[in-house]
Amino acid sequence: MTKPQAGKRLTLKDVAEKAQVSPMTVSRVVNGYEGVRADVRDKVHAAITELGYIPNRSASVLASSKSKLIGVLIPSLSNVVFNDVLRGIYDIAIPANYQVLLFNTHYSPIEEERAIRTLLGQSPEGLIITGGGQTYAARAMLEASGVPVVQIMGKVDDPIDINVGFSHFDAGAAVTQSLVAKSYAKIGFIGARMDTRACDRLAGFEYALSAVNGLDKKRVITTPQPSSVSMGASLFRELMANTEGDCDAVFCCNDDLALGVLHECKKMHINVPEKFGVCGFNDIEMAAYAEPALSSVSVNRYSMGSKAMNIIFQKINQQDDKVLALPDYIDTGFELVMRKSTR
Amino acid sequence: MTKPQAGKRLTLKDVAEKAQVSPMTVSRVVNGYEGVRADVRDKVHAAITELGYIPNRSASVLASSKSKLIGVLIPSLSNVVFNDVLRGIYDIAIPANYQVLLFNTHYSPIEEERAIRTLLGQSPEGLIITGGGQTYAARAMLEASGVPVVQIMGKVDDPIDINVGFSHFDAGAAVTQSLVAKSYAKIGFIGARMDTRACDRLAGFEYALSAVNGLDKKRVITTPQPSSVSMGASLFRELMANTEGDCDAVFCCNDDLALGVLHECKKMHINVPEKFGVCGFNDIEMAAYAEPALSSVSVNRYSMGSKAMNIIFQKINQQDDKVLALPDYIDTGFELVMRKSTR
DNA sequence: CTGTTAGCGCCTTCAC
DNA sequence: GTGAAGGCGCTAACAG
Repeated sequence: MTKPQAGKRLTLKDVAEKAQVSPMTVSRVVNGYEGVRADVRDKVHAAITELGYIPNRSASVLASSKSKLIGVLIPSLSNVVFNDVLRGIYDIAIPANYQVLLFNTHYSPIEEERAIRTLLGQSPEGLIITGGGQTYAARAMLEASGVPVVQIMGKVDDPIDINVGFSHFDAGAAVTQSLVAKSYAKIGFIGARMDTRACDRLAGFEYALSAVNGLDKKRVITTPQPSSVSMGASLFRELMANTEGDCDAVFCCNDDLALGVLHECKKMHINVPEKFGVCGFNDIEMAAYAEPALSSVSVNRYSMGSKAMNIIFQKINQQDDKVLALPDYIDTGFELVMRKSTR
Repeated sequence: MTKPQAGKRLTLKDVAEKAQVSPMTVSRVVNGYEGVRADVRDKVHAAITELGYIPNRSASVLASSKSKLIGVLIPSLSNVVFNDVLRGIYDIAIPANYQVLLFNTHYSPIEEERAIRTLLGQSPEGLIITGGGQTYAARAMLEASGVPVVQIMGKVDDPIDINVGFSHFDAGAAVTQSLVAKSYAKIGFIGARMDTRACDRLAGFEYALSAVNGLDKKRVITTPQPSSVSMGASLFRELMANTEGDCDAVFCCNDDLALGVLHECKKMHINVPEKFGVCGFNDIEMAAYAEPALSSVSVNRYSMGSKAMNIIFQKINQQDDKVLALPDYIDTGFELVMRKSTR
């Protein structure tokens, strides 16, 4: 094997010379076109491996305007929730020979807009973004680009293109109704990092409680700061202080917070679930292993990612003429998983 | 604002015509060159925003061979550990206007090799890969490419270029010695998804126990399957069955497993830490909130990512002539955090 | 400070 | 089934 030279990059032409064919033929082989005679193909392949040739994607994208690139925007990498979504995306994209360019928007529409701009500069064939609430400019760019866009995680009011997710409002309401049905009467809400989806959950909570005349704003404790187990503990202390202990259950915006609440209850010798009910959201693996096991809401994170990716592929591959109507909203649903932390 | 046409992409020339300057001038403005007269710059900027022009990166990369792209290869997205590392990487790369292309190798050197090949096709300016153990071909490509490569997570024997991480062997040995010092005498090991780093931890464990004549292979339980809380529980049952209960502590390869062990101990009414000591690895947030609080090993994940990224930048920016020696190994260290799950 | 020329490496198109 | 010409959109290098 000839040692490749660092610094001088090999091109189609180098391979072509080595294999005694034209660059065009090499290009065909590289891209797996059928119509190349077998012996020529083998000769080219041999040259490629011998030289260690790696095609230049920029040149290829520029010339063909096919990038095989999917852009993904998520608001946080540290949130476990997005990992599963990402796995769903990668598991579909990579085997299909697509690449994923991932941006973290840090829950900021401004950063999101910046990311969209850079992303669009790469001629992506599809974009997956989180929820609604994009800036006006971002939305305009997206619409002008003609690139398929999927908004994931939550149901959004006025989707840009396609929407895959579930109604956080409904989920919040369902949890609350279930708590009411278990005869908890003074239900609180704890939320951190209140993004639109968290707000929707809260709205569902308030809606459900209002319906039974059980809403007391003193029992709603939120913070814009990031979510964590320790934040859950401290918000719980705040809740108890605010209400002077007049509270018999809490719906936590996610499981980390709920785990913190559980821990704090133990420290304060509050009997869960008899005297106090706790319900989380997301149903992370730890929920089932908490003590007592945490009630939560299971959402199909992986499937949100994979379905988003799949519908993008459908849209990419559909012939422009036969516009068979693709759905513009896919509901991935949710499920209450009531365990030992609620009656 | 003129509505941009979907489908027909704007180019430098379009902007140039609109602004009545040459494409080159537009290029300079887009790239923020100083030497453009203020009024011209403003005129160009106006044209850019009015048209909604977004530069074509493929063309730019092709022409300039500067990609502002960093490739990152990690073995798993679902493992929390890599999230923190990724955050460290993104937090340095993005503000510096670099993009990150992320690949998941699924712990497979073959997938890793494939990813490296595609990555190298994008002319990345730096690569961050996980640990050692690359295929021969992968290593050859990497070396031939001349691109700065950082191997992160663990200390590797024969680094390709730069290595950022810590010695998992030393960490494993340290944990074990600490357990011995706390007079645990029959110490077991539980590990899932035994990658090279997990194996190094195990080797450290075996080394430390051999030194005090305490190693019994029956107490080493591992599986190639993925790690999880429930896997920890089931490996623990296996450990107890294998040794007929003749075991008084366990070093778990990570915290998820350890949490599963803790849960199982509670179910089996095994007194932790008196009768049985449990130590995890990684010190994830939940560790401190477990019951009893989990002893673990804290490693600087975020810092592994950020330091890897920083040293790549140093290498990119260093003048080729004054080759001020950059370190080829950066030790990010580790720290035992002994809590209530060990005596 | 601004414009011109040439070409990055590949693919589309059209010959043969 | 294979090759030749031309251009994708941008920027390096030079000219003015």
